[in-house]
Amino acid sequence: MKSPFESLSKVQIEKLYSLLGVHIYTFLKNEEILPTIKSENIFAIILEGSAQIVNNDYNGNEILMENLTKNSVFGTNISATNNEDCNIIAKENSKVLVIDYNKLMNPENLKYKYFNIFFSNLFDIINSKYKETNERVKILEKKQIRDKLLQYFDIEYSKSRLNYFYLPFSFKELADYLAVNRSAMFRELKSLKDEHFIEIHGRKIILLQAKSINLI
Amino acid sequence: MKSPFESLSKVQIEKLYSLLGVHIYTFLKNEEILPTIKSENIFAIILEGSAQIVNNDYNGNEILMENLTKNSVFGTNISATNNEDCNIIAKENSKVLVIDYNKLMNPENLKYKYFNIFFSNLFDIINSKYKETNERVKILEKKQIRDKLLQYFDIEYSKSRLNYFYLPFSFKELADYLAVNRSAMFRELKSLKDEHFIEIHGRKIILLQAKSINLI
DNA sequence: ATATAAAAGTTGCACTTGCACCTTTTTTAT
DNA sequence: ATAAAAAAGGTGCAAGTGCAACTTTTATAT
Repeated sequence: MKSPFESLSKVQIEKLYSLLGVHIYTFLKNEEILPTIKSENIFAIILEGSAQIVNNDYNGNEILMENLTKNSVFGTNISATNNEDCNIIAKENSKVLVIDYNKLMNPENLKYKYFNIFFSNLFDIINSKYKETNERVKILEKKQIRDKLLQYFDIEYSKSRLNYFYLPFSFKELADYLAVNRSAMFRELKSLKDEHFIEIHGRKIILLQAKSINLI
Repeated sequence: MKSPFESLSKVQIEKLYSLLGVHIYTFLKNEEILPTIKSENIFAIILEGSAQIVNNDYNGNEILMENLTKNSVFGTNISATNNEDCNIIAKENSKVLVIDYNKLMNPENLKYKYFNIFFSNLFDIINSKYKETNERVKILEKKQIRDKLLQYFDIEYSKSRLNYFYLPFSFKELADYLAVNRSAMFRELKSLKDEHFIEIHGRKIILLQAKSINLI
């Protein structure tokens, strides 16, 4: 993940902080972040540590929405933070920078070179987050688990053009990512194995028909 | 939809065009846009007219991914354009402005006030697109049609705080938006009506239990 | 080293949903 | 004004999926 402060000197970062009137909060592992920082319209950056955006289901299930690591950005407009039943939990001791969105969008800022550099970095970061979200939408739009899996494989394949890739998370989390039931997903993975579409070795997934998969 | 050229004079827009080396293409109604503009990494704006991003399913179904109207932005990173089987069709005679993404991100641009204004507008537009996409993800993550509908109603309710709203599209398109089968959706709408959760009068949907819906 | 918890993997069953195929109503075009 | 097309609305049925309830394997903690 690119840093929002790329190409900025320490001095420029200090100036930026004061221009935007930022607040920096620290959180202990497992502490809730939102109650402290929540206001009308905010934009935040994880300076140190990591956190997770989780959604509390009406069944009491906690659904992982997004993993936030160092330099991740989140906020009212971006990411899944805009809902009542969302929660953000620090996964380690963390430091979070919070900016008022209106201050971020103040046209006066554009006078300052350091702001424009920062803003350009944010643009790039949000664009790539948006791209990832659109990938996920393409998967979630598929009605059947098999099609979701194949769409996911297709996206991974198109990134590397290799006939294998490594899951960046557990199978349980893959099921959450695809928004399907875990055991139903395994059932489908099993038939894809049986039909020699894929091989699974731990988190390594080999696409045996890579070229034909992206017909789907 | 905010204009990407807000707060810019005609002269500034001209300067911007030449700084970014933009191309402007015109398309007739029902013409395909992508073949003309497609390159490694682009960023585009609908200057006049309107278009639709559609995805060609392996069954031959055309799935509407996104409606683009005047001032809409789309491109390789944003929106659903980054896939092979995507297509963009002009719905009227249209004019499209195309920028090379690398030129857009050239740090030299930050010297020019008019660029920074333009860039700030883009930031805001993309942020709100991203917000919309995240709303949709929240819906698509729900496993059951009923929960998708209730999540959708909840989002609409939280926007206006009124116990009614008007569908911005047809029921057929609502089914596509929720990524569910149209008749299965109707079946679920019917039981929501029977259980006095909602009333439907054309495109007006009345939420009879608005406060309790967002428990879901 | 052992206990504990989490993830991986599997299966039966009931419920949900997609799909195909209708009818009726509304919209659009000529 | 009329025809044609699209949208709204509905239903039976088969296939797919969520869910619960397991076992086995792997990871984590003490």
